[in-house]
Formats: sequence, C-alpha cells, structure tokens
Amino acid sequence: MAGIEEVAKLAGVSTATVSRALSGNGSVSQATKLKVDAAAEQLGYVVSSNASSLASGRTKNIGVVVPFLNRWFFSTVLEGAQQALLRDGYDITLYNLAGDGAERHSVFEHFLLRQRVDAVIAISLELTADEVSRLHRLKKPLVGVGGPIPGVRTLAVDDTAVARLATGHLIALGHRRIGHIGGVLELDVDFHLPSNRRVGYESALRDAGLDVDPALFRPADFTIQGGYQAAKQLLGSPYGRPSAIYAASDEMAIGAILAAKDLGLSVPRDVSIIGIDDHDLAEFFGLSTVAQFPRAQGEKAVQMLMEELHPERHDPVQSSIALPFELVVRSSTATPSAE
Amino acid sequence: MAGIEEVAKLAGVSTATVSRALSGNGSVSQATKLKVDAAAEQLGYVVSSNASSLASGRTKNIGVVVPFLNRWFFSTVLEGAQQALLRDGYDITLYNLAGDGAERHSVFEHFLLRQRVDAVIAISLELTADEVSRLHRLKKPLVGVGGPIPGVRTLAVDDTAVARLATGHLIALGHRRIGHIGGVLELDVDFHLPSNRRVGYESALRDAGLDVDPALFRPADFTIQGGYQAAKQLLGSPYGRPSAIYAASDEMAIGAILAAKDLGLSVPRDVSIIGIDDHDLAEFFGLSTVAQFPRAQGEKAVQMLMEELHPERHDPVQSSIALPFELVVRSSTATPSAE
DNA sequence: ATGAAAGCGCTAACAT
DNA sequence: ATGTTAGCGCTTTCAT
Repeated sequence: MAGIEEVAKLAGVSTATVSRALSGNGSVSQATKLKVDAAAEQLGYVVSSNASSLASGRTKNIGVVVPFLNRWFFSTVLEGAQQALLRDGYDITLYNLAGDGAERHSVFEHFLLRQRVDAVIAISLELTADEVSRLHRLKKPLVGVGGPIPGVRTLAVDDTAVARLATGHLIALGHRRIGHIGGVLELDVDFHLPSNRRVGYESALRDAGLDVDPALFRPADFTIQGGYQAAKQLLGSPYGRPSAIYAASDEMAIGAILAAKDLGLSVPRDVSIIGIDDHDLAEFFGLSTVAQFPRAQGEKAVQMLMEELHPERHDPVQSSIALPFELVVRSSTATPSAE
Repeated sequence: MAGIEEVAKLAGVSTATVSRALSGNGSVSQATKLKVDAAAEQLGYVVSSNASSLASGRTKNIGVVVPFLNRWFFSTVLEGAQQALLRDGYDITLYNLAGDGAERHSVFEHFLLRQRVDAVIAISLELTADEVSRLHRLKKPLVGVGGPIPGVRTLAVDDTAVARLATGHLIALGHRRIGHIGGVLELDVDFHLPSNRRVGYESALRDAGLDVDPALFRPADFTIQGGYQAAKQLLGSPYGRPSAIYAASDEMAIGAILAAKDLGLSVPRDVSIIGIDDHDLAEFFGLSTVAQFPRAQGEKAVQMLMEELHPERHDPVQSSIALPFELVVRSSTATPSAE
C-alpha cells in the first residue's frame, strides 16, 4: 500500500501538492499535475478514504435508506442513484430498514450518525420528525424519493394526478363501473401513496359525474398475489362486476390480469385493467399503465444532493421539481364491450 | 458533535478508557464501563468511524458487489447479508456492476481499493484472477456467493446436483421427453451456473437411459419473458412436444407456465414444469421447484467473513460448506397423461 | 504554485 | 484497570 508520501517522493514534490493535484482542490501547475498523476499511477496509489475523510470532513459516501430491496421500485431507484453517484466518485452505504423497529432504531442511532456519510437519500420512507431533525442537526443533506417527508425536499410523482390520469383513461374509453385495487391502510405507515392514489381515482370519477362505489374498492399489499386475490373478489361477483380495474401498482394489476384469465374473462374484452409504474413486466403482460421513472428519480435525487454538497459547481438549486409521468397504453385497456 | 474527549471528561476517565469501554477491547471495570456508557449516552456520542478506522485499521464495513439489483436472487442474498452484518455492527457499501466494463473497472480501481471496506462479498460474479489477487494483496477477505471464483472460498449450491434433482423428479414421474430452458451462453460470462444446470440435466437423462435431444433445449435470459418465448417454441411443435420442461430458474419456469396456458395447454396435465430457486412467486404459480435459500446464503457468507476477521471469537473456519437445497413439489408437475 | 506543519478524532502500545 | 502518548494518512491553513 503506497502512501501519499511515496508518491510525493517519486514525483519530487510535497505531499500537499500531491493532495492538491489528485483531488483538484487548490492550484497546481499543469506540469506537476502530470508528474503526480504519473507517479500515483505507477505506484498504484489510491487515497485512503478514512484518512482523507478525517482530515477533510468529507466522506464521499452517501447513505441510502430503503424499506425493502426486492421490490422493483426500490431497487430501480437505487440503481439510478448508484450509477449517478459512481460518476461523481461517491460510494453508497446501504441501509435496509426491512424488519422491525429495533433495526430501524439501530440504523439511526448508530449507523447513520457515525459520520460515515455526507448525505442521505431516503426512499419511500416517512421519517419521523425526530429522525429528520437529527440529520439536520448534523448538517447532513437529506432528500426523499417516492414518499413525502415533512420538512424535507422530496422527489415524488404527483400521485393524485397519476391516479387521475389512469382512472381518466378508463373513463375516456367509456367505462362507468371502475374497480380499484389499492393499498392496505394498516400496512405501510410509511406510504402515503396508497391513499393519494385512491383520492385521485375518486376525484376522477366524480369529475366525470360517476359515483364512488365502496364495493368496487379492494385493498391489497402491492404484490401480484395480493392483486390476484383482490381482483378475483372484484370480478367474481356476477352482478356488480366492474368493466375495468385500476390498480395502484403494476404488480397488483398483473395479478388482476391473471385473475381475470383464471375466471375465464378476456382482457380487455371483458375487463380492462390499468396499473401504475411501468414495471419491467408490464410490457410482457401488455399492461396499460402510467409510467413513472424510478431510475431517473434516483439520478435526480443524486443531482439534488450534489447541488447541496457542491454549490459552487452547480446551478442554483431548484427547490421543487415536478416529476414526469406518462400514460402508456398497451393491450389491457379498451372500450367496454356492449352489455 | 461530542467527541471522545468530552465523554472522557464527563465520565472522569481518560480517552483511552472511553475507547476501551465503548468498543469492548481491553479491560475496563464494570463500574467505569457504566459511567462511560452513561456519559456517552448523555452526550449522544457516537464514534467517528473514520477516526476509528484510521487508528485501528478496521472499518467495520463490508463491500458487497452485485451484477444486478433488481433480480430476486441478488436482492435476497443481499438482504440476508445486510441483516447479519447489522447484528455485528457492520455497514454495507454496495457496488453494483451493472453497466459496462468501464464501470466495473472503476469500481475496482478506485472504490474497493480505497480501504473503505474490511472484506468483500461478491455475488454471482466471476472475478478475474487479477481482481482476486489485488484483493488478496490487500489482505481483504473475500467470499463469493452463487458463483464459483477460482481461488476464492465460494458459497454455492451444487448446481449440477440441483439440476439432477429437478430433472430426476420429472423422470421419476414418468416423463421421457423433457425439455430444458437454460441460460444463453454468450450472455453472462460471469455465470457458470447455466452450463452446470444443463450438465446436471443431461446426466440425469443419461442415468435414466434417456437420450439427450438437442432439439429439446432452448436458451433464454433468465427472465419471465425469456422463459415464455423459449417455452412457446418448445411446446409449439406438434411432433416432438416435450411432456415436461425443466427451466434453470423459476422466473423462466413461470414464463413457461404462462406460455403453456396461452397455447391452451394445461399444467400439469399436458405439460409438467419445474424450475430452480423457490422464487417469491413460485408458490403463487403453484410451481414445483428446487429451493435454494439465498437469504441464508447471504447470512452464511457474512458468518464466514466474521470468522476470518475475528478468528478469536469463532470456531475454526469450515473451509467448504455444502449448501442445502430441497425439492419443493407443488402443482406444476405430475405424471404424464396417457398419450 | 508550492512547502511546512498542525491537526482531523480516534486506538494501541507501553507504562504504571 | 487505567493513563500517557505516539501515531493512523491524509488535508489545509499559513507562509513563501
């Protein structure tokens, strides 16, 4: 393990100059920079992040906190963030809050606060006021993705508008009885999106002069399984069967498609189905959906943090950003067939 | 940010004693330990990981390298590892090698070597000899999960045996024409499992005195989509249609189930299908499979690293471990129907 | 543009 | 069992 001193010796300069040359902070002549780079290269020198962090107070490391890893949305945001950070020379330290409150507590008490990170990205996590204020007190920039955190800059699609768009699509096709598979309320206190996605649905119905029928709502857990079961119940009833279903996530929508098939119903002839997300599998299932772009969300979160961490290098921070979303019509939605 | 000095002052001891009391290294009387703990608690003191790492040479941080994040196997291993590490007070720094070689190169050149980690877990990644030797030179323990790395302790199920078990199950049911959906060879140089899973299939066939018919093999990319397309081709042919399909992953097997349905074939009456993994969705689809336990694999990888990092605290290292796997019979496999 | 030197906040000998 | 002290390997003033 070559140290900075050896590089300095080989390049014939002081360690201070090596540090400046390699980090880009402070001015170094073109000529010496070249010498230093060559020496570092030759020795295979890599800075010790610990020594560097200790001396500078910067860790070049971002903490990312997620509630789950094995869900498409989270892992995709994470991937986007990771790639953006890699470009800026940052590492990611991952905190997975799956599990009980004890785990969560320990993450905050002992891990995040260890000064191992320069900033934190919280994905779909509603942090408590206490957790937020601790981070603030440490002057760690914090940005949320996909879930509103009070007092924190958050990157999230307008869930109500998204829901209205999905529902509106069905209404525009002529559907009048539109079922909704939404989130379980008890589950996932961290999510507000289930209720927002329901609010948008209801407002779209009302705007179209349609009644909101509570019998047409089924809660589920955002999984394919959950969507399947909810859809079976919705579609099983011979009387009030909806001609269309709007599910609050693509995974649940896919479950609904499978349920319809198993009931012998044809999609979209007998029932139209739309989801939200544009999940990897949506295309395969021909699922109409409202796309959000989690990978881009991850990248944008990084960009926001970089602006806070390096104000000099960036244009002024835009405090609030409207995230894009987009209706994607595939083959799971169509005009309702004549009764 | 309270420092160790303030804690020492408050507790009325030296910083060395605080360090010992809090870390558990070195001996401290019960009484002073209590005092120190109280003082630290009162001040909200948390050690600076950088200062600690710099002084001790230990980072309490493990690097985890994965090729993808949004695949069930990887994220599940990662989750298992994360949870195990949390218990031991370790953080995870995540390196995602998705993307091109440049990214991979930069991960190794500049990230892993920054001395930010005490050890590395490589998931389903075949590291080059050069990459391995660099890690070795740095004396960083390295363990692989799910993919064989030459010269490195690897945790992996015996893929050949697993494949033989899956195929054997079909043979035992009486199937004679057994198709196989396996990995694309060009894709994923990092995986050897596709070929091992094919070798096991072929050897099971031969053991049973059955011919290996190359027409019954289709490559796919380990996704549901890929499995669907491969299965359509396998099942579409009216002549040589296999009575059973063994897919090298559950995701591909699920694709095969969907393909069978779309072709109007009933599973398992017209065709039996088995996969490998015991994916989250396997139960939902009634998929018979050979379960491996990725979460446990992640935990075990951590355990191995801990044994290397803290030999004193652990029983002697078992160098090689046979990982468990288990046939799970659900409703996608059955005796072939009479011709 | 470059160098000298004082820390960054801890840990680990070494003493006692 | 506890204190003293010398670093760990850098970055960053402050000079020049």
